[in-house]
Amino acid sequence: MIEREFFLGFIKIHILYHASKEPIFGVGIAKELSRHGYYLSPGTLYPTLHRLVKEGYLTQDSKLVGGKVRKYYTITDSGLEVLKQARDKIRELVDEVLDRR
Amino acid sequence: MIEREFFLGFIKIHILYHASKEPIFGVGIAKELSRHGYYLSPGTLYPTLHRLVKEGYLTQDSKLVGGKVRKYYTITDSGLEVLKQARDKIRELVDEVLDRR
DNA sequence: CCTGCCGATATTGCGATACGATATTATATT
DNA sequence: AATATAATATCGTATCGCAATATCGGCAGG
Repeated sequence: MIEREFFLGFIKIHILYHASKEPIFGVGIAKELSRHGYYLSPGTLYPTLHRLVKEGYLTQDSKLVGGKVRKYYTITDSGLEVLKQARDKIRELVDEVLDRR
Repeated sequence: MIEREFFLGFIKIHILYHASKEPIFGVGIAKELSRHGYYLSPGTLYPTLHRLVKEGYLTQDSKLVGGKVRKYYTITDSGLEVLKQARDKIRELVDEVLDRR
């Protein structure tokens, strides 16, 4: 896919956004993203989630669902802060790129 | 800087957008981007421009300006196509992340 | 003129990232 | 017990990001 270089940040913002609405988990968010036409292979998805945890934007906690461990991710204050910044940048991008000025 | 991971794609879209309005060159686009609070060091800017050329989104041609060679970049049809896709994705991002539904 | 500065582009080197492929773990189905 | 399915994890390689550094040609000021 050609798009990746331009839209990978979009995907990460989506992840933060969904995590701000409710706890998310790997496969769940992958399906959610695919509804928007974004596809992340496990080799990208999991390292990304882990990095977002390491950087303090998400927290992780394990839950047993149907006998299987599932890792849920929830947004942190720091993550909400980045999401707020993202909203501002998106508005700016809209004003600029969509010619609304 | 935290933002980079999320917003680098934004920067590239800005570059394509400006290149669609008029030919751009390295230092010029760097200044333009800084008006939006985006800063690209030469080590990022030039490889990025070259890659966009290699991938067929921009074309490069040299011009003499004040006795010095300056490399101007112009958008290609393929670049315009990505820009169109970007507009759609941005609208989608706005609808989703800015809670306008 | 020459020395240093400025505008502009290029390159190097290393650490971080992206991602397909593969593995792992556990339950459910046949 | 074999197969499928759900979910997460990891490995290896290629690519990217970026600060630092280099280059190159004008243009002062002295």
